[in-house]
Amino acid sequence: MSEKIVLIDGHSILNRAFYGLPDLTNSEGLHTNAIYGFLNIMFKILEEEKPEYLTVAFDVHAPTFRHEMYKEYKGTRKPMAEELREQVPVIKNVLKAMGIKTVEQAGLEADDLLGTLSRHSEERGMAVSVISGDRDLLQLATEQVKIRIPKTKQGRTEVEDYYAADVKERYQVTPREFIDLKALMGDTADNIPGVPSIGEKTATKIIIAYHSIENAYAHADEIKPPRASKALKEHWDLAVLSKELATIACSADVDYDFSEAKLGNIYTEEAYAYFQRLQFKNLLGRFEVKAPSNSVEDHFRIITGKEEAEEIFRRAREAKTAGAVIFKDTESVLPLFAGSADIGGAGLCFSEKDIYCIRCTDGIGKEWLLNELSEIAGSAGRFAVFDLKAAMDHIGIPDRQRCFDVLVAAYLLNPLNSSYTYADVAREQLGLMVEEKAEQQIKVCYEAYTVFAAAGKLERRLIECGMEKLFAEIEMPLVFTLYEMEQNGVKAEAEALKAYGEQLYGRIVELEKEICIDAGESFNINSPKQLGVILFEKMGIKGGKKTKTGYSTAADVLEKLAPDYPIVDKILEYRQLTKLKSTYADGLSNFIGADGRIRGKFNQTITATGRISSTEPNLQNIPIRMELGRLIRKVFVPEEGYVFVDADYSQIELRVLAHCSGDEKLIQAYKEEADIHRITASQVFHTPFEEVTDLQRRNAKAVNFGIVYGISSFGLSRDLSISKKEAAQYIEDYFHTYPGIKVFLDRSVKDAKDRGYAVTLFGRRRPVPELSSGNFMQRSFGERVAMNSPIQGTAADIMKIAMIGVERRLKEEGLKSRLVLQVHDELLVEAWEPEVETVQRILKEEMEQAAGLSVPLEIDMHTGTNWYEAK
DNA sequence: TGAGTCACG
DNA sequence: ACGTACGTGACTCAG
Repeated sequence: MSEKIVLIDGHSILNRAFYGLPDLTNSEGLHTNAIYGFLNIMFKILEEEKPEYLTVAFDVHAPTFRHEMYKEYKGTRKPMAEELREQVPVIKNVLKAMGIKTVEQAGLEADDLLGTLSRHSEERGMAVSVISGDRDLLQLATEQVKIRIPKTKQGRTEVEDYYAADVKERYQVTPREFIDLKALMGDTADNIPGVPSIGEKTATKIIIAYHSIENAYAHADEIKPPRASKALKEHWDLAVLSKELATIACSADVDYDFSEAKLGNIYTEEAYAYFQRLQFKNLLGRFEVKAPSNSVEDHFRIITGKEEAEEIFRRAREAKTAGAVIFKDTESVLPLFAGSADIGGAGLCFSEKDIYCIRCTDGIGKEWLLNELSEIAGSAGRFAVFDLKAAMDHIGIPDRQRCFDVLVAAYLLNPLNSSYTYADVAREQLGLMVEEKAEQQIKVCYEAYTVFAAAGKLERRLIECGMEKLFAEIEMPLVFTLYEMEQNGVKAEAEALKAYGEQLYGRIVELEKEICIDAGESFNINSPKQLGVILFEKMGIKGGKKTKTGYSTAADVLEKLAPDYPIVDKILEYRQLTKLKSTYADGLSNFIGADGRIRGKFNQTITATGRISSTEPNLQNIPIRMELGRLIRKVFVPEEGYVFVDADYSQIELRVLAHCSGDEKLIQAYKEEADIHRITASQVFHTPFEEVTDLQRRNAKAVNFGIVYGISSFGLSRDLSISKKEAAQYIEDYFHTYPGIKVFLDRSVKDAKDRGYAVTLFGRRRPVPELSSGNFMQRSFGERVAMNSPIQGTAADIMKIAMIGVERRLKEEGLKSRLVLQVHDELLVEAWEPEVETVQRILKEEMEQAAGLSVPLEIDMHTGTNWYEAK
């Protein structure tokens, strides 16, 4: 069998990866999506082809797309996106580190290098695969040269292969004729002009008949559609230029040594370091991990005997730090009973040499094991664990002072990750790679060791970043508060919810009928695609179209049409009702437990800004703005003998802004008056306080919101339905009134740019890699984030402090009342009736005293027999 | 699985 | 000229 060479069109594949993947950056702020995509495509190809030789070709000048000279001639050449440009030298270095040959040569485009190398390779009797996203390369296809075009379809990469015969089948012309085909039909993507008014079909016919443009020109008078005949004669110069542009050189003078392209082991240490730095977690698994001489694995031990386990736990109780993990019993089929029935054992590590996987056996019962673990949690110097809140379901509530949650620490150090795993922590903190296929016991030992060893490292990093207080005094105590809140749950009346759902359903059916009658056919109103076609095509409604997939049918678009079309109003109502039914009436019902309570999760390691998130179900987005939806809150009720006490901060984010900016006027405003939006209106519009109109107040309120979100005139103009110019004027007036705000927001952006992250009053960080983007939109986004994160994040910090305080006070004062929900600036307490006044006092004190700002923190508080009343 | 939509702060 | 407000999660459709 002949030897095989793979030739890759470097820029083309990078380009394809860049536009096909979402923006990725590593922690240095370097953009990495094109590199990542390139490597994935390359690995896929290498695995399929297993070639002996590999070479990647680049253009010399980074921003070169094909046919630069034509683009320059037309003056339409666009510079390469900065985020892509910066990745080009990096991929070259990565390839170099992998020992992969790259070629680039002044005066030659990558295409010409590929063309020439593929001919040379073919002449040496090799099988050739050329990888490119560019169809122009199809002219290189022969019986030995295969052109491979990767396509990203829904995340999966599929490759289209073309030998000469495949080109002929697909385009009805030979690879050589393909050049002439392009010359006639042109290619806007490649900036080949082609001959005006000759499209793909005509061009194909002509080339099938005459095989080349020269021959076609010679027989121009015979060419069938007279239009094409005329065009060819008139624009012959364009055809010639196009052919020249479309032709790839195959016998250029290229300096190339095949021996350098011989493929060796690409998984080198240098490459590993690069992949690590680029944070390509998925790709690191490809490297064979060299076991260090003093491998931690040497100290892994599997424990199945009770006596041995007892001795280990005895020693663990005396250790300075112990790390523990609990693992599920994957051997057993689905557990018959929920709860702890699926515990298979535990991992335990309390020194570099004491790393154990303790399995549940006849001797080691689940109860005993979990009990031993909870003892450690109460006695060890430090108890390290990954996801303490989840672990507490099994081991109970450990000594708060001693706990170190590795998950929470990892989140604080980089809140942007979409998930946090043992493997991530092991790799990032300890440089350990765990094989995915490792046996369960080995993995368990690694996890226990990771938790043990990473705790110290993470703690040091937290100190370096000035987040040790945030961690120890806010985040760790909050784990317990959130655990309590999750355990408490909130009572919801299933019957009432069902009745509400049925009531909605009646109206939904009515609307459905009417809408289909109006539309003249029955269709799925829930499908934006079908709805768009009905409204904008069948009914011919004139409305802007948006989105990649079709017409936008979003509420704000439809609302503009509503006055003219009764169907639109019905659709909006239908949307509203089905939303209420599916998400809330039906959705919440599924979460009501046997005791009538919903126990959702409150997540501490999700948001970029430090807020808590709520899932399964989301209890932070229960309707309130519209009355019909707001009624759902009536099904949330306190237990017999209890009432709800609801307290929410009044404009906490604006108050945080007032404090952080130190703007005298805004601080003064908060010290004097309650209605901040009216004051703002009065000052910005130079109107006496009493004479501020509703419109002025509304505008001022929108500006206040805008400031918090990272103001832009466009956003404000859309929100207020005014011109961009007017919005800009509002903003200018606002900044003129509160000059401290402007200074603060500018400083927030500058600081974030200098440091690479935004930071809250309590030291919480949020990286903002977008700030260094060359893309205007991305960078602008980064600037808004840099303005918003410190404000939203500080408000979140304050609320967390308040929650911890409230929970502590409830416990300290021996109350039965309990915290049940947090909705960002609001706390809901289920208060035992005799304790209501105490609870109110606690809420007021803890929330208002949570932070000592230069403006007072105020709350609004209500009581009620359901959430609707209490809010 | 991603896009579109919409519920909340 | 570029085209957007900040932060979330759930449900539905369609490929």
